[in-house]
Amino acid sequence: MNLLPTKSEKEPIAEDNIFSHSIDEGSREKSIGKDGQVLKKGPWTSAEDAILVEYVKKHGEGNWNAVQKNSGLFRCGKSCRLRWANHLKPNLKKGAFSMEEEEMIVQLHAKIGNKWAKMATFLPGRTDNEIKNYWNTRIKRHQRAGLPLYPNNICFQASDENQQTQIVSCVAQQHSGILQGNSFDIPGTGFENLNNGHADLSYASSFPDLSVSSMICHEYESPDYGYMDNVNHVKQVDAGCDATFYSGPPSASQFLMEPPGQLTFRLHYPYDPDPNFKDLATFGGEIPGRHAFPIDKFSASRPLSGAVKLELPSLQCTETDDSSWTLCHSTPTLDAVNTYVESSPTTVSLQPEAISPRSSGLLDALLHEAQVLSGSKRYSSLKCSSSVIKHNEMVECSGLNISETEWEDYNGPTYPLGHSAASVLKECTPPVCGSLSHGFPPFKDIPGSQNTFAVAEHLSIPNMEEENLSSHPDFYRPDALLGSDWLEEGSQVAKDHSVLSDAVTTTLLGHDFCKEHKIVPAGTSSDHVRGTKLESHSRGKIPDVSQMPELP
DNA sequence: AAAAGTTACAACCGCGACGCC
DNA sequence: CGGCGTCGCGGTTGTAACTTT
Repeated sequence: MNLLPTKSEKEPIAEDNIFSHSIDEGSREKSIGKDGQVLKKGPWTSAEDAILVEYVKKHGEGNWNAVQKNSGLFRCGKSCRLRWANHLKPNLKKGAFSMEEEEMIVQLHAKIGNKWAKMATFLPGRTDNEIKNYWNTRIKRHQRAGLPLYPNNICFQASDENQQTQIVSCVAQQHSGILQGNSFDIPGTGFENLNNGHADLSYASSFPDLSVSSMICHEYESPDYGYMDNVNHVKQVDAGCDATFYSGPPSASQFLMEPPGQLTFRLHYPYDPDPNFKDLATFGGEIPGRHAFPIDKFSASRPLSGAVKLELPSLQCTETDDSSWTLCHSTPTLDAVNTYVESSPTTVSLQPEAISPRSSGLLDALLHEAQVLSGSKRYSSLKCSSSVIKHNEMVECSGLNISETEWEDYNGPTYPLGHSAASVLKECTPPVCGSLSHGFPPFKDIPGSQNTFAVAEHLSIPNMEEENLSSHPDFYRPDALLGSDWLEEGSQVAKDHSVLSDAVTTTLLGHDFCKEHKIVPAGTSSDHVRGTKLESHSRGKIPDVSQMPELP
């Protein structure tokens, strides 16, 4: 990432000056060790690096506190370890992140939140610190630009390790993956559509085409529905999915973490010569209407003109604030959407502690975006609610104000709860979960929902706390409510049948899930679209996830 | 050209997990 | 079982480099 020489590299000092150098520096540059030694702090010099490298060569990694004793370095063990891990370790990549790496980071962060070390395992040669810095920079950049933290079609799931909170978001372009033996062949999806007419989203084109959904789809072997994912408090519905969910998902513990060596999955991209790729078509990994939203039209997160200094959106839980729903009744809320996706209203099963992201960075970013959006006049009139689920309580939270006028901006047929709302809510941190019944029309009544959208029932997945990757509830993008047909009418992107496969999710979930659950043949879905969607992607150089380190 | 502001990154700090005694 | 040491992770800070005014 950093091609520039380090400070120490730029000003190397003689080895014999190493120690005196530290003493003369400011207070931050030194500390007192346990034995009273003055330990140097601050930037490492090349001489210190050399000493550390030499030491590690001789003694190997570990026992870092011994480094200071045995090597003469006046650095604490912690500092030595950090220096080694982040800069001196062999095979570390330096320089800017590649597009593929950036995509992977986004996907990973969407899935696991601020688990930098875990993310680093997916990015060989990259350190957690590098990734963390990249992400923090990204957050700032996007906040300033008013851009969504995640691409609108990204599936993300962040989990709270303590509260098993999860963030799951489904991308509009969810698709089913292909199950092949014990490995997942995950078609890649492109975010190219995000760039359509939206130069602002410079990042969009670089997102990995990974879809969390693939895993779910695999599991249930129903290619055409959206899948669920835990999104940061927001349930989202996959657009135009023929969704058929089956009850009885295994506990997350069964599939979240495969032992190293057991889990394999691969990414397949349209250009992928892998003969297995044909299976994508076979299983119909695509869903009509996906990628149906040109971001410039549907993204509530799109940059808002003018400076936006706004109050935070009302994120407080308003458990009894039914009024917040009032306006939403005319336009389905995410919660309402959730109702249909997640389960029947009476069978809503949400895990306690389901939501509460701990990723501060994500939280902040999301709040920021929500702030921006809520402050915009465009989003001022319609107050949508989100709900929080905590300890089996359904607590509604007023989330964001989404202006109905937003929908009016869309050229094509629009559905009240379009992408804007989805984006806003998706990225709004406030816990959102399903409150599930507020006059939201049945799917069949939703324009463009003629595709069978079987409601998932009992999708709650127990024991999801393991690895903090729980995936309870399944949040669906409201986009899903947008029927594919009408979307196609108004959106060129709708024809961009991007496939989003989530290698990360697949990785996390592992194949046991598949093995342990009856696969339901895909039957109903939109075969007519499957092939074409896949062909529309031309992403390249996406890393083969199977080659990546598995989650520890 | 200088000041002010911004960005990017290295490094530090605090805390928790884990293992050993 | 508790104390201690080590290690690793995630958050934060400091600052050089860069950009803008």
